[in-house]
Amino acid sequence: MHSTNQFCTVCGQSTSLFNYGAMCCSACSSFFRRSLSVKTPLRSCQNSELCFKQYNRAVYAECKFCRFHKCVQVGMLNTQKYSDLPKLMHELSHLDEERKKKTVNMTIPECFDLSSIFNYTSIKFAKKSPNLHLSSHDWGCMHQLTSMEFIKTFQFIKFLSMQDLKIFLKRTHFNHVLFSTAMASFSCKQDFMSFPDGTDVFPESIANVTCYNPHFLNRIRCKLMARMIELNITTSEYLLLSAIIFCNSVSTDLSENGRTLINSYQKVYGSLLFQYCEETNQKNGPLRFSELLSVCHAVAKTHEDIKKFFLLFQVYQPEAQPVQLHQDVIEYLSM
Amino acid sequence: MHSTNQFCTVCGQSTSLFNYGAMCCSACSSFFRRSLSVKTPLRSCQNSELCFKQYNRAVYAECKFCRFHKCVQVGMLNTQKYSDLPKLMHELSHLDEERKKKTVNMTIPECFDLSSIFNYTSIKFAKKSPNLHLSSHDWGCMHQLTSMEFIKTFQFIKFLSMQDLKIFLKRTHFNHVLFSTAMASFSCKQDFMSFPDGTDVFPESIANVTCYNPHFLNRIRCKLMARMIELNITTSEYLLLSAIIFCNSVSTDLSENGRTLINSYQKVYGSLLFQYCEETNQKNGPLRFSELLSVCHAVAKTHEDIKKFFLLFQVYQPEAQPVQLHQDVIEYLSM
DNA sequence: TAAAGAGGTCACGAGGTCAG
DNA sequence: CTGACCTCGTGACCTCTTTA
Ligand SMILES: [Zn+2]
Ligand SMILES: [Zn+2]
Ligand SMILES: [Zn+2]
Ligand SMILES: [Zn+2]
Repeated sequence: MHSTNQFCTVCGQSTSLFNYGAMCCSACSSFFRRSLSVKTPLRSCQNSELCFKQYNRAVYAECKFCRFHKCVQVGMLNTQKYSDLPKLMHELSHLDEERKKKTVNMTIPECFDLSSIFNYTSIKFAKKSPNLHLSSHDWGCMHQLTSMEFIKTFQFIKFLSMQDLKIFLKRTHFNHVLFSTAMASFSCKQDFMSFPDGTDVFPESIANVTCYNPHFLNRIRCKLMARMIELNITTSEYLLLSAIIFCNSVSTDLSENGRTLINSYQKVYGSLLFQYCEETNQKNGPLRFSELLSVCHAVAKTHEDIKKFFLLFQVYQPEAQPVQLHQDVIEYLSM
Repeated sequence: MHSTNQFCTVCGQSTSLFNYGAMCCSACSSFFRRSLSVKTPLRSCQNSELCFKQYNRAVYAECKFCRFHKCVQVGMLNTQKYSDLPKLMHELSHLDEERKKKTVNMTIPECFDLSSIFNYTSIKFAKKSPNLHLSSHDWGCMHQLTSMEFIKTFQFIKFLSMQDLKIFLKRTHFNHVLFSTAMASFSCKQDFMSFPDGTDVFPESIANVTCYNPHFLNRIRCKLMARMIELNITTSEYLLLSAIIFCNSVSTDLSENGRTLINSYQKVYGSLLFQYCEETNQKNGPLRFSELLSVCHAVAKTHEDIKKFFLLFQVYQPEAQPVQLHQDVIEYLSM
């Protein structure tokens, strides 16, 4: 018996095994494996997510939520899944295609369940009649919903608490809207952002007044695009960057467990992108990687600018606020 | 640390080892060894056989199919097996005896699983009643099946993808039928090809019409035979040539991996035959070797002629097409 | 007799199964 | 749902054979 004085980093049991990237006993390894494969979200903790803080190695079995997040905290990861880059790229690509299709072909149904937006469940859309013309507000609203739908298909979402999920989606989905809209425009060889049918990203009513600085508006339309054109970003890079971008908002509003979880996935997608850059660009891989990461900042900058614009829009044109079909959705999103 | 700046030609790991004919690390060497000994075919690639093309050094969980074919590509080979000529000749001889026995004593069973023909599994035959007389079509059909069965017993078959296996068998089996039929006739001291019981290789019905050029028919029956008689080919030479002949069809329909694999085995059997010729004929070895290789062309030429004959047969005698017991097999083979 | 290389051995980690 | 137990592919390490 050469019990190597090693202990499970999750429950403290004596063990010598290394599973899923951390020292852990076979029980915790099995638990982690099961948690990954289960489809339903984790039942939330009844003890303020403190089970492993208060009673470190004792009553772990009682709360799955805390046990799982302890696993994440000590570095456990679905190592197999995230080491098969080609398969992962294929999956990401499929998910993004679905998102694009929904954005273009679907619309918000008459009876829309607002609660499904920030819930674990998927958002139910309705088929759009092909001759329906969407306003800038309509497009924006659909983009927000399909981006959230996209984000919610990621595996780690089911491990966030209900509250964290809502905070996370609200904080991060608009960055994804911006980046995916920019990528769609980039694919159409445009040098300015627009919605898929060419509709401007700003409401038409801004033409009625002259108080917006045209440079400011064009900066929003073009700055992020210019960076993407400069880098000539590829679809694979875009897909991995998407994940990095929406995992980027480590808001302090999130619980510690939520932050740790999202951070760990940001790291995963970061190293996948790094790996991809190295394989694709050899020597110049690291340079390419850091250039691509700068796109995150460009996205964030444009997001700031858009926030400023909507502030001005409310001040200059309070009468032009969206009064159309889905005002309620917009209000719900800004709650 | 005398890390010799050398890298595994398969995975890129630093190594100084030379195994199975290539610079490769102990891991890849173990992998190759295991792959050779495993009985089941390789599970096919899920990434269009590009795992080692796109991401050369494969730091992620790579697929076994691509890893094995990368091994083949860099020149890895079961060197021990293919350096023991006497043992190899014994095995080849045994396999060919089995094939001959099946051709003479077996027949196609009532319930025949057509899908087994182009599959990795062996073809199930039924015992033939000794007084059953076979037509030329029946004999041809059995020869085709037993030749494919023979080809499928070779070790490298299990490394072909399902698709490549089918293409390979269809492209190459008829050359083996011709060569083995000719060899059987040669062993009976005939100077013309016939089936084992003396049945002519052409359907009896050709006697009903006079439109075939008798020189053309006799060229098919005798030309290849004449070359074999001239060279007085031995059984050992025949066995090695068989393998060279059926590895000779590097069809462009095959995947790159399939072509590389078959090419490498053709080279192996080629150098084995060369070695055999040198051992048996001393100084005249190289001459004998090139003479034997010319038989490949004679086989190919006769194959061309037979194709022409079947074209004529369909035109001249459409009513005499094989309507016997195993029409379905013939149709399946020509699909 | 020493180095190279073929092939055997085995602990490890991933993942599946099943009684409790 | 849990965790003990099982199977299987992996690769480090070892032993045996060959050869210069
Ligand atoms: Zn544990
Ligand atoms: Zn808890
Ligand atoms: Zn290697
Ligand atoms: Zn592959």
